[in-house]
Amino acid sequence: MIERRKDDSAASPEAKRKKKSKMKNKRRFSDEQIRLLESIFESESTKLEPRKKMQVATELGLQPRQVAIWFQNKRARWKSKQIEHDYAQLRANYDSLASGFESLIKEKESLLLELQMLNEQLGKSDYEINGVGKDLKRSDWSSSNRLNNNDNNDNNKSVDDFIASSEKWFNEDSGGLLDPSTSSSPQSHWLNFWV
DNA sequence: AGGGAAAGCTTCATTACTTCA
DNA sequence: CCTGAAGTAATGAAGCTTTCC
Repeated sequence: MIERRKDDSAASPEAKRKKKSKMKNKRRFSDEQIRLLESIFESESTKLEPRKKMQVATELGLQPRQVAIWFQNKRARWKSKQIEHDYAQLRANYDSLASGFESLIKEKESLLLELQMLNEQLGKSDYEINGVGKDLKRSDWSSSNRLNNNDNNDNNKSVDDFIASSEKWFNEDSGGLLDPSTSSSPQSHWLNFWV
C-alpha cells in the first residue's frame, strides 16, 4: 500500500491542542438533520453518490465530509445491529432444533423401554405358553432383528447391550450436548444416535 | 500496453465529546 | 453536583479502485 497520509502520532502539542479544541466544537445533529439522513439511508442507499452527498450537505447545512462520516458511522451501527439480529435468529433456530432433538431422545428412550418390556414378555410367554423359552435366547432374537436393521457388524451384541450403550451415551452427553458453547461436534452425536 | 503516483473512496478501531440515569 | 455508561461525531490507519501521465 502507498502511504499517503502523514502520521501525526508525533504531532506537536500545539497541533494536538488545536485538534482537541476542534473536537470541542462537536455538536449533535438536529432531529431534522437526523430525520433526513435516516430517510435517505433507509429508502435510497446506504452509500451516497458524491453528487447526492453534496446535495444533502447543502440541504442540511453540513459539510459534505460530515455527511460522509454520518453515513460511515450509520453503516457501522447498522452492521452491528444486523449481526445481533442474525445471532438472535440463529440462536432461535438452534434452540428449536435442540428441543426437537431432546424430544427425539425421550421418544427413543420410551421406545427402548417398550421394546425391552415386549422382549421380556416374549421370552416369558414362549417359555410359559409354548415351553420353547429355554431354546429361544434373546440374543437370537436380537441378532435377527439387527439384520433387519442392516446392522451386521457385531453379531454378539444383544438388545441389552444396545440399550445399555445408548443410555450410557445419553447420560454422558446430555449435559453438554445441547450447549452451543461446547466444542464437540453435534454431527457426531447424531451419527452415534442413529448407528 | 503497462506501471507507478495520486486522489478519493471504503472499513475498522479508536478517541473525544455529549447526554442521561 | 458527580459519575459511569451509552451513544455518536470525528479521526487516523490501511486497503482498494480509478484516473492520469
